[in-house]
Amino acid sequence: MPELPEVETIVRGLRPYLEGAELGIFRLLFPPLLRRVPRAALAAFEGTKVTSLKRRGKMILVECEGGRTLVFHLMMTGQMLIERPEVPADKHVRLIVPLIGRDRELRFRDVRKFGFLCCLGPSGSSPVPELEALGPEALDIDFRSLARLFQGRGGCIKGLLLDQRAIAGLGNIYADEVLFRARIHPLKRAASLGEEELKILWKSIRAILRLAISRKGSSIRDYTDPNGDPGDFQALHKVYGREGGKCPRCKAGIRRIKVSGRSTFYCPHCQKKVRLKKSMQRKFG
DNA sequence: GCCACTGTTAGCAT
DNA sequence: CATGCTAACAGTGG
Repeated sequence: MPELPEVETIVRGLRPYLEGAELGIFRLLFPPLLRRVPRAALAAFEGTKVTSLKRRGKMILVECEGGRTLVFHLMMTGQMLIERPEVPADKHVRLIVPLIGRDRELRFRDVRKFGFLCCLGPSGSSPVPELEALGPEALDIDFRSLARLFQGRGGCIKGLLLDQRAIAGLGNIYADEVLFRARIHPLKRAASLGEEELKILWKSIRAILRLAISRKGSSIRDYTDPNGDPGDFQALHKVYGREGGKCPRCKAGIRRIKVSGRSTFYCPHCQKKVRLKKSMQRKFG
């Protein structure tokens, strides 16, 4: 479900409720949600106030007094919800954290149970490998660093875009949308991209992610923000989920293939593995 | 009912 | 080391 634009939307939606709020007693309804730290570690957060909310890749960081941080990953179907305590929680709610004096509680809801929570101790003493392994933020990386990423890579470009250790934040939907905008075939070898293609790719990553954030993300299935509101960027998807539909640029039929085990949508006319020179494009394009 | 599919990623095999 | 496939889980739709 949530990629960078959705997680960014969630973090922005949570801030007014969480920042400055005191956390109550954690109700961990599905203990395996908590990874690598003992359940007792949560007690250190109870009675402390949230100082700030941040996003790193697709993870949500809830920083608290005392230098401790809660790290949430929503994986496929995780949701962060703000509800009044009297609203009944359904069976997919895995964690409830009361927000003292605000008549609200934070709920982590996750149908498929892939999501996780772990915590950073005071001054970040306990390392969170999932966090440390992340590459540069997709919206922060400068062009030269991106170009360097592609040097000497054996795999295809989509595989690289999905690799969070290389670049953090893109997932299946936005990788396809970025590649369509950049007119690059998803199976093209990463190392074979020229300087010009890399530049278009870099610009496309920024353009697509920024636009998606402004539309509050894509809601395909379950995704909603903390208030339960969906995003509407899905209406602007040019290729993702549009197999058999027409390319908005050239009217060719959009195709669907598997890349790194993921459904991948692209326009066979606009996105070629081998790029024709401009003069040849006029002839054959 | 059964099978295929789903927005993520860790872990394992190659 | 790098790259590729599968499992972890629950629900939905054909």
